[in-house]
Amino acid sequence: MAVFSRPPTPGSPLAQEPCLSCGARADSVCNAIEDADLGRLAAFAVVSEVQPGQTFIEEGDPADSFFNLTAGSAKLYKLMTDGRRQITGFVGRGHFLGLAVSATYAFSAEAIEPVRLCRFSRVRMFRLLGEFPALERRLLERAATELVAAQEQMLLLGRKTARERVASFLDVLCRPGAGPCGRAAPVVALPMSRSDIADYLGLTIETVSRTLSRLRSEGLIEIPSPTTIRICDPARLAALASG
Amino acid sequence: MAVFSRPPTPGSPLAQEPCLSCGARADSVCNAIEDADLGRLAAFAVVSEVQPGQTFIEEGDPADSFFNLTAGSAKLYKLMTDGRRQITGFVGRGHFLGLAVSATYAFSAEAIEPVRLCRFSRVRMFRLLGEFPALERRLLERAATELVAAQEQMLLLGRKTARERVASFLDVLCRPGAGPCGRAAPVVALPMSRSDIADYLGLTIETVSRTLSRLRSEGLIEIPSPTTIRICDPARLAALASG
DNA sequence: CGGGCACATTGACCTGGATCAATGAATCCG
DNA sequence: CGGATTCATTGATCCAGGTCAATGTGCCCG
Repeated sequence: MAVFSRPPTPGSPLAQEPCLSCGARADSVCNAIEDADLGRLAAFAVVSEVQPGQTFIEEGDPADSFFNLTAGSAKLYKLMTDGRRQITGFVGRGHFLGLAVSATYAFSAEAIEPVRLCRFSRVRMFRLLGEFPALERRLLERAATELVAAQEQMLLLGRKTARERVASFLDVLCRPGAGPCGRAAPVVALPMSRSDIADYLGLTIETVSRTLSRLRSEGLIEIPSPTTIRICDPARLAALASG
Repeated sequence: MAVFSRPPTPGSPLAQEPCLSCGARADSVCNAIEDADLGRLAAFAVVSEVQPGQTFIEEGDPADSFFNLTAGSAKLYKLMTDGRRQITGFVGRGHFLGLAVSATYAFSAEAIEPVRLCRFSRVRMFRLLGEFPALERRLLERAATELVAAQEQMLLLGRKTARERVASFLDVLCRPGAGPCGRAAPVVALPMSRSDIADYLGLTIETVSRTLSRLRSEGLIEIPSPTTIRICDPARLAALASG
């Protein structure tokens, strides 16, 4: 799995360098830690890369690592024995993963785009949390934010129509500063397949495809390529998303 | 809303008493705090009671309080403008509520059974978290546990059949030590209405009722009263729940 | 450059659960 | 104690989205 990995070098004067220059720092819980203390963080992290399609967390495996995604994107999912799958979220740069209380992971994680991640062992992670209260506070904030998102997703899965689900999905994707959203018709990249979208929205591939086609025929969106969608009418899409 | 409330009395020698003798303490994050420090906690808490049917958190309202449920049970839910409702969880004694990062609550909460709760203002809660790292750790654990439950619920809502959803619901209810589960056929109390169950499982009242009737006709459960269900065959129910 | 392969789209039909509509069954009062 | 009200159950019908099947549409590699 680990294509590239760097053993900790605690004594080095440049020990904090990898974290200091990390492009994901601003998006990550790591920014709770002062520059001067970054060496401590860097000493505990093991960096690795994961290629698309590769699984780096397996549901049911011993949960002995925490991960911080520093590049790329991944999907989190749960499987039923007969193969039914629910994708519980897509995660990108800066996302923290694996905060399990139980002894095993409750979900699997698979790279969609080439992923780079920092891995921390369970014990080291807890040691860091003890040392840096600000880090723990940041994690708590993240967890709370994710809970809110999870509740929103439950509403979507339990009560929204296919049309509303797809609209909600696109609405969320084009909302945060994710991409050049500068008041022109926002274009969203879809790194995931139709199958992933379907398993995220609790639908089938066919329904996702049909619904997107219909939204296009109504002039709400354009689909230059299967992995790119231009939102022509964000306001109407948002209205659709909420019923 | 607050039928009964007690102003803080920091100086009193008995200041920690209400927390010390609190029946919910063992089930709550409060047990992260030493007996000697309970006065601090008690000084910040405002106790209140809420009757069934009363809402004590309103989605969209300013999120300026945190709550700790010390008795009774409540439902958490999100509403759509046209009245569609998704219940995101049922909570009982010891449950912590209102950990919002955003300025407003992301869900509403309504009592099912008479509820007693401790309310902490936002600023006081954060002050407590700063004073008692163990409390913050406990909250983080709780949040992680809830995230795992939320993911499980997403699987249920996105991919399970009505039969599997109802079976899962009963399975979870009879699993934890909630009630005299002593190896005899466990009996679960359902304080919530069929309508609540339906909105929790992403189904209609009718489907819930029909599914329960079918499970009964198959000898898996008995329904002595609408609010009581006896699980005759927990193993088969669990198998059903997971597909 | 063309055959093969994986993914996406589109169409035709079917079904699980929703909707609509009575009919119990329990609780509350007057 | 009886009418009203609310909640749960059961039945009849309908339809959104699933299933099955065929047809694009790239893209990779020989």
